[in-house]
Amino acid sequence: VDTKWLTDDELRAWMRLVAVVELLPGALDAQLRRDAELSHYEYYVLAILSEAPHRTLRMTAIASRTNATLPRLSHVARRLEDWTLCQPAAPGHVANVREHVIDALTPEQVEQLSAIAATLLRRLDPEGTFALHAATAGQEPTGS
Amino acid sequence: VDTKWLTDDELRAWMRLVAVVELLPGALDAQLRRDAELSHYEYYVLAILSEAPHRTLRMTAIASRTNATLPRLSHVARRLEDWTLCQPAAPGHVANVREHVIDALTPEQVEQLSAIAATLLRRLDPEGTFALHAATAGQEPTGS
DNA sequence: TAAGATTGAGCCCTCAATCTTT
DNA sequence: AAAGATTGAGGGCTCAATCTTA
Repeated sequence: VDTKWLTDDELRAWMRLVAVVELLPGALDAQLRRDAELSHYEYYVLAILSEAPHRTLRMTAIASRTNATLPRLSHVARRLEDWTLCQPAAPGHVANVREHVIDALTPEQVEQLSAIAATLLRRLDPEGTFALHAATAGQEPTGS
Repeated sequence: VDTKWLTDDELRAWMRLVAVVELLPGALDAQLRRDAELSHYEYYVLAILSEAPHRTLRMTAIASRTNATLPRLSHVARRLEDWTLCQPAAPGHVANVREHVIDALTPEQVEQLSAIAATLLRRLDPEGTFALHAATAGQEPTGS
């Protein structure tokens, strides 16, 4: 219906991206839910926490780094109660990431994907609040 | 926490992809919600319907093409009640897609993205139920 | 009776209002 | 009082059970 304004190639690329964006979260959630009773978001929160200086971070900081609202994070915190976990879930999660993404692509494609995603992030998240902490779009050697 | 099993380059690519997957749906929803009071999923359903022979499709067919469960689609259908719409929302939506994705990339990157996404979809959706209808991952000239 | 479709309970997220702390 | 954080109502999605139709 809206195909008139994109070329065939552009439309195909777009629809495939939409499909990936729809399906990937489910694939991540399914594995973690099955093996660790964690949603991908919960896992991500724990992973970020585990990298923090004293396993401690302001709710505000976690929220922005994970692109979540404060209430969402607060609810998640209440449900999890005891944080800990996460570490044992890592190997399975990484294997899943390998299987669905990294190992499916050639090394060149991984680099291409990295560059493409970095470009998109500059528009989706100009402030860089979400992604910048984990993977800077530029190349400065952050001191932390 | 799980960085030991991915190279730095792979990890960076992965984290950027995760960020895109987290942020893109919100960007699509925000524009459509604002300009057409439609979620991206609802828009997508209407777009698929509008391309169908007689504006008609089995719920089962729509559900699989949109990667939704039948109950989800059923609930959406109840809320929308009168289908129609969608056509007027298309230009704004396409402009948004251009701004956030297509125009941000070089033509080469659009092709790379297309190939990468096609590869990922073979693992995320082996049956091709979701994406195959809209954009075949391979290159066979499907008869339909 | 098997495929197609809807319903309702439960869970999670969003938004606005409300504490709480510095 | 302003920043940090929690709470509760409302709405969408999932899952299982149910209804409907060929």
